[in-house]
Amino acid sequence: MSKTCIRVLADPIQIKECKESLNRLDDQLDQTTQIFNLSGNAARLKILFLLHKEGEMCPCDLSDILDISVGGVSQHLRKLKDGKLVKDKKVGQTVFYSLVDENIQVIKPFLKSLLDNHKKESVS
Amino acid sequence: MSKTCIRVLADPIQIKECKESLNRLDDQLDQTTQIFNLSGNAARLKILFLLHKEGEMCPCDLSDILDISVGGVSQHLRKLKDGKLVKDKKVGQTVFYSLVDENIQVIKPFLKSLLDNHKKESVS
DNA sequence: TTAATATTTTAGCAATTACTAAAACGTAAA
DNA sequence: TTTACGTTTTAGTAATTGCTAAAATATTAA
Repeated sequence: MSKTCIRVLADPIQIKECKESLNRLDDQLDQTTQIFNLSGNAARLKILFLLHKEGEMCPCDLSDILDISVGGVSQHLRKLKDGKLVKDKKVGQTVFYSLVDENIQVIKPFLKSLLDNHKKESVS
Repeated sequence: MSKTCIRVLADPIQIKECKESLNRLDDQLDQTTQIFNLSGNAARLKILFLLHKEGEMCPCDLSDILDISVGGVSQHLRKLKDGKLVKDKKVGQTVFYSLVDENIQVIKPFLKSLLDNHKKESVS
């Protein structure tokens, strides 16, 4: 860094405004970065899709479906839970995970369209 | 892996169906994983937001706004370009980057609402 | 109680990430 | 030409990721 590389033709007002915008939106940007980051992993996106499709699932079944060790699945689920995208419910010795609807609004449209595509393909 | 951990209570039909769904949607899942992955980084999400807000920007200005070295910005832009989320246009010695609209449909609603929130906050 | 099942946590690993500084590359101006 | 500017690429780094195997935890059944 340090060497300030500002173009001769740069518009200082535009740049200042952009910096202010980012500052003001900082919280929202961080929050959404986190949601996209959690969803931007093949295993986790599949988990989110499956929870959307099936309602709820347990680590063991997910492990079988995704072909990842149960421990690995559990770690993904913990991340998703830390990010408040999923919640869990214990029934006997098995734990059922499901989506936290209000916190996945950003990716919900995608999950829906994926499911629709899936159904369409099933028909044909 | 290897040790097949299938619950005694598991529904083999449900599991089989889920595996088939994932197989069928494989391409779409991969594609969207990549978009979310590209967007799930603080610097890149800010770049996408700024390109949406301003129309086009060059690496040098982005470097100043984001407080990241020009080289670092260039690397983010290359990733976004490889993922076809942005395109570039050379004018003299400066390169202007802008969004590829048809390829950011998944995250567009978010960018729009961010910008709306920004404008609302500006008023108050 | 003991044994089996389902999950979580831990330790360890190879691969990837995001960054910087510096070198290399183009383009424009003196 | 030489110099400056804007960008990209490279080399190197510390930190993070995603996975496994194994240990630890908790619940249920024998």
